[in-house]
Amino acid sequence: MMHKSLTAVNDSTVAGLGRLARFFGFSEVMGRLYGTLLMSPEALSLDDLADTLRISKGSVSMNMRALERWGMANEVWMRGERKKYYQAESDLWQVIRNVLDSRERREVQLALQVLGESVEKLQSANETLTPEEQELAKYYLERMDDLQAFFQFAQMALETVLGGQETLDFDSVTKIEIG
Amino acid sequence: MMHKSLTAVNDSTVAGLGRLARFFGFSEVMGRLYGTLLMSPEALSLDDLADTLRISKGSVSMNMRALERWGMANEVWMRGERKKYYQAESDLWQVIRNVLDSRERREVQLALQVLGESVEKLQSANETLTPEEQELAKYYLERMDDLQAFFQFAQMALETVLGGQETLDFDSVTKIEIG
DNA sequence: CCCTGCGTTCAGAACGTTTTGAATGTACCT
DNA sequence: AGGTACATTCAAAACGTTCTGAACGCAGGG
Repeated sequence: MMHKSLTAVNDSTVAGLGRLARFFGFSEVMGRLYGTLLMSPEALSLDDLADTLRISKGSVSMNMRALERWGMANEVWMRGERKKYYQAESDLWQVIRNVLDSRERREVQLALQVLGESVEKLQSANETLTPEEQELAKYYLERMDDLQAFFQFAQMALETVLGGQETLDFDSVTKIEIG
Repeated sequence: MMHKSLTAVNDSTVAGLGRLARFFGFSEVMGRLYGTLLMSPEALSLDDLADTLRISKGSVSMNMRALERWGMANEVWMRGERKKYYQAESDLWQVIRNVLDSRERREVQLALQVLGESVEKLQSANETLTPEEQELAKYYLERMDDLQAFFQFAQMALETVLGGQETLDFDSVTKIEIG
């Protein structure tokens, strides 16, 4: 049995990462698995994880594969062992980059593409519209502009975070410049 | 009946905002209601919305109140009308600020608070721990540090966006400085 | 070549969320 | 005050998601 304070810290971290995972659109179990691995100095097997979190082996298997795909956990080969062992990717910066790169980036690019197509559609249809429809088209174009500005902002923020230094850590981001 | 291109642009925008809403952890219906309002030059009544999106009036009522609470839509009083009319908050910057301010900010502050408490717990318990437990406590403190750096980064980014100019629009954010 | 120990899969169960529509509440008009 | 036209609420249903556990697959050892 472990000291009470260690258990408490472990539990609240696991719970907090579960919460954070939901917040980011992942399943809570993924977050808790990640938290459990992060708080373990040694790599853990699927059975260890199922045991610790009291969830089925099947769920652990599926969720760990998802964590692996997201670059949040890595398999560790233990010589002379048949079990699979996992450890958390403990470089949080790397985790963020993985997620932003494979998920948010796509989302933003898709949005910008659709918006661009909409603008084109409106412009090329303009001559075939009644005066009343032209009014509405003009209004639509304003909305498209607003949305484009928003997504371009998002894109810029993403590229800044993703495109930059490999070695960047959170402490080195000092300022977001407005001008 | 409206011109085909206008309908197409309207539909894809509404669908896209529904998608975006899910992405941000809201319900899809909220996003589609917002989109419908955003693409309408005139304010719309609950019945208009229920009719357009083919969802029940009850759902429209509840979701519109949520949109109102999030500052994404405003009620509009039409003289001589008993119906409630809504219009979208079309300043997207304002929408973002509302959401970040009332949701993400809380989340980050809660996380930082819990992390701070964990660090304190570990430090004050240190003398009562066995050497082996002290090893683990040291490991835990490293993880807490990592997480604190991450949330402090998030906090800084939020404060930059929220704390700044009232008049800020997306185009004016030119650069995120790393150094 | 069969056992054993593990991981994976998936149909069904459990669970949570969202929607509906009928009942209810409310404000305005006459 | 009664009637009307709306909004709101909420219990039940529909729906989607996640979990479980038994069945299966697979590899290594004897």
